Amino acid sequence: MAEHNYHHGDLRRAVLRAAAEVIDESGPLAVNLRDLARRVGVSHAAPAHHFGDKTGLLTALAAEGFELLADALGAARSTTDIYELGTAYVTFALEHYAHLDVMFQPSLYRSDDPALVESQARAYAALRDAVEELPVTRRGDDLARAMIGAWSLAHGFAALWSQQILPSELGSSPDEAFRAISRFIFGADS
Amino acid sequence: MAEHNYHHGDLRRAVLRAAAEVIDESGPLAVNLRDLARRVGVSHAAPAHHFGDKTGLLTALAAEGFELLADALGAARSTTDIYELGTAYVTFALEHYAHLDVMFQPSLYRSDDPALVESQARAYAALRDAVEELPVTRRGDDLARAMIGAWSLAHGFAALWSQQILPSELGSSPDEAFRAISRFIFGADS
DNA sequence: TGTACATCAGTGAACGCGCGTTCACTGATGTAC
DNA sequence: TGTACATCAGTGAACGCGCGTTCACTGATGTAC
Repeated sequence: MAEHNYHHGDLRRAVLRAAAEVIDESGPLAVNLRDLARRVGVSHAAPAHHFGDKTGLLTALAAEGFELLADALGAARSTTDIYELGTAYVTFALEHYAHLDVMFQPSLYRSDDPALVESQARAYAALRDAVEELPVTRRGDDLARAMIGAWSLAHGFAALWSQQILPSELGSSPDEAFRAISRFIFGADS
Repeated sequence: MAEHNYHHGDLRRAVLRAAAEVIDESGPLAVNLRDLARRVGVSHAAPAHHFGDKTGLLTALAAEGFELLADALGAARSTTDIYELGTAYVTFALEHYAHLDVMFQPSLYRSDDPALVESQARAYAALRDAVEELPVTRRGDDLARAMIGAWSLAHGFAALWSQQILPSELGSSPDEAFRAISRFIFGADS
């Protein structure tokens, strides 16, 4: 087991992971290239080799986030109701809160980056596909309201949960807690 | 009209307002004493005179936030249903998003500050009072679920709205848009 | 299988910058008599 | 109403620090023959 190679081997992924950790703790503005290099055990100038500059790093993180969201939505396809889609979103948001944080702040990254544009398109396509497979009864004007409601509920729940300000009686599984609340609120139609 | 007095007159409030503006745009970590002094038109060392240090400023902002929340909840008392309480929260969250942001990140301020502790207590008391005045039918186990659901919905809606990522068809009034969605989701029982 | 060389990944010193904080100061305001 | 003085609010120079970025470099890896 080679402890300290001159070449890290997978520095790009290691730096992205470290950045996500920092963002989980303190938000995107706390990200700092020298600190990331320190965490990964590499000289402070090494990350620049992979990302160019700080904005390049955040752009890569956002792109990765859209990929992950596309995957999560893809896996939730042909679900029977809209709040199952919400649950998938909560799962994604809690698992990749740092990515979501960056994705929602375009001022942090380069929105015209080719890789980013492509993964963004994948995520939107996945969302459209998932919505189109919802039961027909949910369509129409109400669909828009239900979508935004489900999104708000999921987004808010994920935010409150990840900030650990919800009562501890909810248990340790955010998915289950969210499903229960969501079922209760949307009415027991399944 | 005295343009540039040696004494600002209301520097404390002016700095707090400037800080809220910065947080609205870029979050609490973007707050920077020298920048605030510049925005307010005062020498860079002046704010320290009122807040001691940077943490002192954020502590003052959090305390102000809890005061504002207490007022908002107090005004929503004896409302007929739980989602009107949610609407009050959305209004508060959108009007004072910066305060809320800081309030939810205790690592940013001194949680044992006397003024902060007191305003926090006021806010909690106001919430308890408002909940106790809800119709009795809503009580019991369901109340907890409904509370967390309403809170999540309100919090998520405020977050998505303030980040301007909701479709523009919702109009320009967040309160009305939220009331419509909330009514739709919670069922038309009023 | 061995050798020469190009390419790639990471190093470490250096730079300029903006920040938070401190400190002796000075101008303005309030108060006692 | 005027004067002396204490107190308060804001100034500006100075400091040390950590940051992002650059750059010539060096060690490691891959490839052509």
